Amino acid sequence: MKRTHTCGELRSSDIGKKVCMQGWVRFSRDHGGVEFIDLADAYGITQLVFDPEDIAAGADRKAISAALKDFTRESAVSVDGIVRKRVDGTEDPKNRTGDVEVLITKANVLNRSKAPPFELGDQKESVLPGEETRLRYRYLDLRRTEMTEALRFRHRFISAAREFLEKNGFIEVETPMLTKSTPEGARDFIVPSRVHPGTFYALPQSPQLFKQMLMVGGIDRYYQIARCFRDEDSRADRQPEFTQLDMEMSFVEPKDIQDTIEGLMAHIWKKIYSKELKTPFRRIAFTEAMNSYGSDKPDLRYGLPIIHITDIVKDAPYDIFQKILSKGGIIAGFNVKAEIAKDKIGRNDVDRLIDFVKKNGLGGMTWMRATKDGLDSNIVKYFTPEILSELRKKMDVSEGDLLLLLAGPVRKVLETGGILRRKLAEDLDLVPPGTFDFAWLVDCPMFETDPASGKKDAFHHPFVMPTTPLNDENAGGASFDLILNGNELGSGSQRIHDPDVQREVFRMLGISEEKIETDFGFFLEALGYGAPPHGGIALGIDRVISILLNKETIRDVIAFPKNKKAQSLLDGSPQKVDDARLEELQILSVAIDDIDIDEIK
RNA sequence: GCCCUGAUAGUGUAGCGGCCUAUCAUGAAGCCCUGUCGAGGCUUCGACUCGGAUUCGAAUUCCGGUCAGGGCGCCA
Repeated sequence: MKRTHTCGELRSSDIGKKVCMQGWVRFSRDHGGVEFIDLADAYGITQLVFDPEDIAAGADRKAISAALKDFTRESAVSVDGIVRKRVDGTEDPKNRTGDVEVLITKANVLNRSKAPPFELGDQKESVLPGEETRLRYRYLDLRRTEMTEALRFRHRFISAAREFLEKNGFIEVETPMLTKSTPEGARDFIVPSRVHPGTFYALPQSPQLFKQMLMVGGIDRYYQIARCFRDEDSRADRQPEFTQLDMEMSFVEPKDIQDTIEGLMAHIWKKIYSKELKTPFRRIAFTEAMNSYGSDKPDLRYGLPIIHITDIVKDAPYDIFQKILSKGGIIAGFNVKAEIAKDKIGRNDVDRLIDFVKKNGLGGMTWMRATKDGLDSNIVKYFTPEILSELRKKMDVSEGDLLLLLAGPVRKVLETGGILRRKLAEDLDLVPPGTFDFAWLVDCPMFETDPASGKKDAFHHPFVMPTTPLNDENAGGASFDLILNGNELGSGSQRIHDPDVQREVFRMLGISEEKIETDFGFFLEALGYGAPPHGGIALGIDRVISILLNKETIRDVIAFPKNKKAQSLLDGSPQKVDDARLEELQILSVAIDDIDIDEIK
């Protein structure tokens, strides 16, 4: 018989029906006579009953009994039976199907399971096996409700996104996976060509150039659920392959792209949470984000801004401050208000915070406590009453507050401040659970300069339309990041559509004329055929989903992720390939430690 | 490349240099049990990541490796 119902389906209204149920044996309880089996599938759990003294007409007691012997945990089984009401008082209110049970009339094992390496079901956090085991047996891990639900949620998110985009005239176009390697940016995964030995494709880091050329091609509005590849080290929120919701639009300006994303998110919100999402999202300028929160992706769910006090204390004869100020440094800090600090920061905790700050690269941290007599600290003696009074005003000090002051080079103070802010928020439980705070990071610079080498790099990427003359010291770029709860979900921008401007940006990045030609010549040529003003954005799907589901890592929302070392514990990749295959590709694999490269050359 | 944390039965864990023939739970195997619901009871099975060092004695301390995770660098 074919499956008639899933394991999440049966209700009281089905009582009396003859059904066929198929699924996995999750738990079974044999009472020495009557036996209960929790049959599980992606949709829920239904209780099956075998009662040797209550056999339905036409059922073969011995045959059922024999079949149940092979109903080992996680075996795939098929059962015919009759839906009936549970004995009064034995209903299971925790289960949607808990009012009914299925009396078995016929049972057979579809595929017997070996003893699973770990317990499935809705286990508490404490009995979850280590991730290594979960990844090794991912197919079993996926049977867990938590994983099943994560993947279903992910699907609903993407499905709602598609619905919105299609309604708004976007069409999905697939861009190639075998593309050209570009020297800029992340390391590429490279793929050898058999037909052209010695040459290589690269897997795309993003469909950037192709989607822009789609705009030149008149596609007007494109989207793609695009797999992207970057051969860089993993993090909790970074995998070597990941998925982006990639979009591009023609004849638009930045506001149009942002409006579209806000509409998209609002639509998804309505679909999956049945809630209105507040739009437009707030805008925060890059410099404001850095100055006030020490981050280009500030978590705005709580306050605790960095307060700048350089101007107030600049004349205080405190050696350390003076030394730092003379080198162009700044002084800034936090007021940890008594209300939020409660009693959680004692003297020892302050010392720990100082160590924390030192470990993050600043010389130290000064602190003051506000008492009813004023500010108490070993450095107040350097400050005049006027300075202290201004300080109290600027930092909004009231009794019991704790002031933490950082001094050092601008960039370092802001960065460390941002890190310290996050730590304080965590330590003091400032992050409200279950809130989602979107924001746009806007007014970004066009370039950033590596302080070590002095080399100019694209802040976002080299295809961003400049908003000021390029030779401007602080040239701006029309790029914007979507931020959610302190995470960057994606970056978008107005693109350069003028090949001359594009060429100039490449030059500013120090790419030689020759390189520009070989790496981007085809693209510049494309822009030269009436490329429309266009722009777009790409959202990291894995990241959004993991944030919405409150997961620690994006691995928990990816069906088959790689581990930290970019290996798949499930299939054992990456692996060596046969010499014959390499020979065909004219590739020779040698351990670099064993040879003298120069000698070979 | 660097820093930090960890590694004990299939799984999750406890473990003060000698009370370790290593705890508990779960699991597996067997037995008992007719209304349970990660059922219960009894019995059995099953482990100190590897190599060195210190020590009379190391799961425990130290050094090194391996593996796993978090982070820095990297990720235009």
